[in-house]
Amino acid sequence: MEVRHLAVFLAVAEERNFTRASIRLHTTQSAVSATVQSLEAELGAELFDRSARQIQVTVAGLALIPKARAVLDAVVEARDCVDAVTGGVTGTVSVGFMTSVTLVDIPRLLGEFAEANPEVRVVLRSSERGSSGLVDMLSSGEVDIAFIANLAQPPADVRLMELDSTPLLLTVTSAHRLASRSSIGLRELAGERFIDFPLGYGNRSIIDRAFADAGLDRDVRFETADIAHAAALVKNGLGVAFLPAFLVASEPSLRTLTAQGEDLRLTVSVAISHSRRPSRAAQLLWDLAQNARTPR
Amino acid sequence: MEVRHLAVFLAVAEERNFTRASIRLHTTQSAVSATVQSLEAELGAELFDRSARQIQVTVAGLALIPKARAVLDAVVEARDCVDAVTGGVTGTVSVGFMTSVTLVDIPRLLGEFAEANPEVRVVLRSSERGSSGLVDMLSSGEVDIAFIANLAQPPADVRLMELDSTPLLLTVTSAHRLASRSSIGLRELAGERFIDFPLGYGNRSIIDRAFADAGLDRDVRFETADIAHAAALVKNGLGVAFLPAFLVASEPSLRTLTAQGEDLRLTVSVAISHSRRPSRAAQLLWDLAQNARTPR
DNA sequence: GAAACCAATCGCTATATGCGATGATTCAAG
DNA sequence: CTTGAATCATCGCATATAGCGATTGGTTTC
Repeated sequence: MEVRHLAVFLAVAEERNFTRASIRLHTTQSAVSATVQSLEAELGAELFDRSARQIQVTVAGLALIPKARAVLDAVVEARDCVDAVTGGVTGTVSVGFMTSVTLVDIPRLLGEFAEANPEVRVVLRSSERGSSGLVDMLSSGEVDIAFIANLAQPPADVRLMELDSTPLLLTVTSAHRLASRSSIGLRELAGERFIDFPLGYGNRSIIDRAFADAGLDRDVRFETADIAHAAALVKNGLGVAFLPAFLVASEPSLRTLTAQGEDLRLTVSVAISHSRRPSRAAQLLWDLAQNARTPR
Repeated sequence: MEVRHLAVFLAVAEERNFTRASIRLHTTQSAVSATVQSLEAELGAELFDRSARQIQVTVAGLALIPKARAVLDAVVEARDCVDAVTGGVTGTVSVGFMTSVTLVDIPRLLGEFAEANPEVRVVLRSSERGSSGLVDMLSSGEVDIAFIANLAQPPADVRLMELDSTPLLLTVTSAHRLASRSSIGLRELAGERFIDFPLGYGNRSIIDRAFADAGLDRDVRFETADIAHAAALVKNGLGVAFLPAFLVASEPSLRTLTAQGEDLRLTVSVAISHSRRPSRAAQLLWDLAQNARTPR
C-alpha cells in the first residue's frame, strides 16, 4: 500500500467521482481507475460500489477514509520534520521566464513561492531568443526551471506541463480592410505586412508553422520581443499581427479575427530538465505551478 | 515519499548498515542504496553519513525515524481497519505441496497461517507428477500457491521464491563398494542401479540433467515418489540414490558421498502464478513464507 | 600492504504507472 | 423505445521506477 494509492483513493472518495478526482489530481481517469483497482486488490475489498451512475463508498471504503488521511498527515509531518531540522528548503533556484507574456501570473506564483520558502534565493533569467533560448538554458543547467510559450518541437530532455492557453487572434486596426470580418483564411492574408516576434519565440513558430503547413509565405515586416510593443505597432497601422486574445480585448481601436480552420493558440507551460534531478526548491516551484494551473 | 522508501530507511537506520538492511528486507544492497538516495533527494537532506565505515544517522535522519514509524503504523492501521470491516481475510486458498520433502517445515508454516487467518479455508493438493505437475496446477488455477522442489526450466508465468536448499548426496549402504569414499565423479557411477523419483519431480530432473550434461546414461531401476521409501530401498541394498543431506544424516547404516565437480542441491521454493493476481490469502501466505525463509 | 568490509555505480530486465482511445453500462430525455 | 450524455473499465503503447548481479572505490583492520 503506497501513499500515492491512498491519495488517489481519498480524492475519489471526496469527489465521489473518478473523473473529477482525476482532474483534481492532474492525471487521467484511466490512471485513477487502475490505481483504485490495485488498492482494492491489495486490500481484498471493494472500496467503491460502481454499479450505479453515482458511485457509492462501501463500508470498507468509509472505514478507510480516516485512516488514509492519517497516513497522508503522517507523511506531511515526516517531510516537515526533516525540513525543520535542515532549516527548511534553502539554496538558489534559477527561473527562466519571458517578459510580456502575462497569461500566467508568474510574479504572483513567485511571490507565493517566496513566502512559503523564505530561505530560497530566486534568480530570474530571461532569454534573447524566447522559449527556445530558455530551453537551451534548461539543458545547459543555466536555469533550473522555465516558463515558456509553445514550442514547435519540445526536445526529449525537457519535461513540460501546460499551465494555460489562449487563442491567438489576427489583430487589425478598425480602419483596416478586414476590420469588419470576424474570421479569415490564411490564404487571404498573403499581401499583409505582419508584425511578429523574432524567430525562436513560441508565438512566432506557431504562426510560421501554420503558414508553412498551408504552403503559404508571409511578409513579417517588423519583429519585436515585446508583446505590448507589437500591439502598439498594429495600432499605428504598421501591419497586422496574431496576438493573444487577452491582450487586445480591451483595445477599442483594434479589431480581432479568428483564423478559419486553424487552432492557433498561445500556450504557456512550465519546463524542467528531464535528465537532471531537480533541486528541492525547483520541485516545489513545479508543484506550486501545477496546483495553480487552471484544471484542464 | 512512498511507504516503501520509509520502510527501507527505517531498516537501514535500525541496522546501521545497508547490507544487513538489504538482507532483512529480502532485497539487494544496491536496491537499498538506490532507495535511500532517492528518499534523500526528495527530502533535500542527507539521512546517513557514509564517510566512515560505520555509517551514522544524521540529525535529519534521527528526526525522521519516529515520523517514519508513525507513517508505517498508520499504514498498518489502515489495512487492519479494512480487514476488520470485511471480517478479516476470508475465502479459500488452495495450496499445492509435495509430501516427503521436509526441508521446509510446511505444516508449521500452514499452522501459523491458519492461526493468523482463522477464517481462511486451506485446501491442500498434491500432484502425482511432482513439481512439474504442481506448476501445471498453478497455471490452470487449480492451486493458488505451491511449494515445489527444483525445476529445470521454470515457466515464465510462475513467480518463484527460493526458501531453502540442501545438498543432494549419493547415498549407499555401508556394505557398498563405494562406502569408504567421500566423493565420486558421475562417470564412476555408470554401472550402478539408481533409486529415484518418477519423472517430473525436482530431485529427479536435477540428477538427470547432471548426467545428461556429462554425456552419461544411468540406470534408474526403481522409482518412488516417497523420499523416505527411497531411503529404505537404499538401506536394503536395492540400489543407490541421491538424497537430501538432512534425510540420511542420522542413518547409521548409510554412507554419503558428494558428487565431484557438481553442485547438486535440492531447493525448495514457493511459487505463485505470475499472470493471475493472487488472492489476499495467497499473498499473505507468500509473505509468511518470505519471512520464514532462512535469510540467504 | 593485503584482505575484509561496505556503499556507490553501471548495465540490464521486469514491473508499475500514465496516457489516449475505445468499449460497456447506466440513466435521463425525448 | 431510442438516443445521447455521463462515466468507469479495458487495451495497447510509451516511459519511469525498481530490482538484480557484477564491479568499483573508499575505509578499516591485521
